[in-house]
Amino acid sequence: MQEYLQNWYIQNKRDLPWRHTQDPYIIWLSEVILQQTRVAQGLPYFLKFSTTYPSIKDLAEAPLDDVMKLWQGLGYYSRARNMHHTANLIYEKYGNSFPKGYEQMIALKGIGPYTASAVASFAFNLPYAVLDGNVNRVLSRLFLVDEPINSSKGKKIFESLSSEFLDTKHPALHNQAIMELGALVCLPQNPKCAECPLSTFCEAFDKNVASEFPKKIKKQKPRDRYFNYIFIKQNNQTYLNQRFAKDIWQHLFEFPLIETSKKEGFEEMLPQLKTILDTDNIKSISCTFESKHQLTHQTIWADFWEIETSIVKPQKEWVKVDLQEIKNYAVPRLLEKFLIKHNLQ
DNA sequence: CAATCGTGGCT
DNA sequence: TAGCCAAGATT
Repeated sequence: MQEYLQNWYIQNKRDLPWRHTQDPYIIWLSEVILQQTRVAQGLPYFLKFSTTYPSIKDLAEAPLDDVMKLWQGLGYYSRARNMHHTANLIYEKYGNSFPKGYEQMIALKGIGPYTASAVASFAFNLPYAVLDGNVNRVLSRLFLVDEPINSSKGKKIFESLSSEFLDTKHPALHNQAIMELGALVCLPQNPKCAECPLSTFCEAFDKNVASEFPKKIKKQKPRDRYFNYIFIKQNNQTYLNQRFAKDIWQHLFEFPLIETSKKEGFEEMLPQLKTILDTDNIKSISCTFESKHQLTHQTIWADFWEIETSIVKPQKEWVKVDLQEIKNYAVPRLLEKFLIKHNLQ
């Protein structure tokens, strides 16, 4: 069966830039960028990163804020922080040589079972089976697995299933092929079973239930949060604050923030704004932008309060920034959309 | 180990 | 439209 899969892959694979190299660093870079990310969204970031940081040394020596700025807009920002941290470790402690075994790789920050298997097989042709969303879907249909892919029991089942299914003689080819099949043919909705090289082996296709697989436990609804950003305009300058808390958008910048438990109006906000700015000298104040920002586990309801003032006693962690310089800081998409609307980007 | 970490495209 | 989901990892 694996031979049918591999022949299909050889004839139908997409021409993607990270498929032209055996350099484990470049493969690692592509895999981290593509975690939970579509190829179309990750591709421009891969091109930027592989050009700006063509070697581990280049990435390791770059300031983290530069790396975050280049990552801006891609989401799941811990990927960028972990990758930068691991690049430093490899460059300084491992003599700039990328680890060549699965166990050594998975010990590194940001490299989990999937990425370790992917780099081990693609770069070194080692016999480790990748298990991602594509592989889960293909296997659940092929073998009609009822157990949800995101249950503890299901994860173990699919782990062993993917290992058994691996063609240990051609690990790299096999892993690429099964993922590509999931991406191009064995689609989540409306799978193209007529084009599938494995349809004659597929139990779900045989029973005409492919679209009902994989089974999945439903997630709970996101919680609401209410962000009140303070856009301080003092001559041609404003203030930014970097997020360090164990929360969303770690290490990104934003305007000073007042988080409230519900949406607040002008009357409720004014005293809080005066307290935080430590001034009564406010020339003008208005809410100039409202935005709903949807994340996986949170719905952010954001209000931007634009304040003109001459006297501001900034909190010590705030950074004073020329309006024209804001664009040099890594910011969440929510803030980027505000900046675009106000011609500051 | 179940919850959490972004963003955008699709239906 | 609101939900699903995409080359997962961490805690």
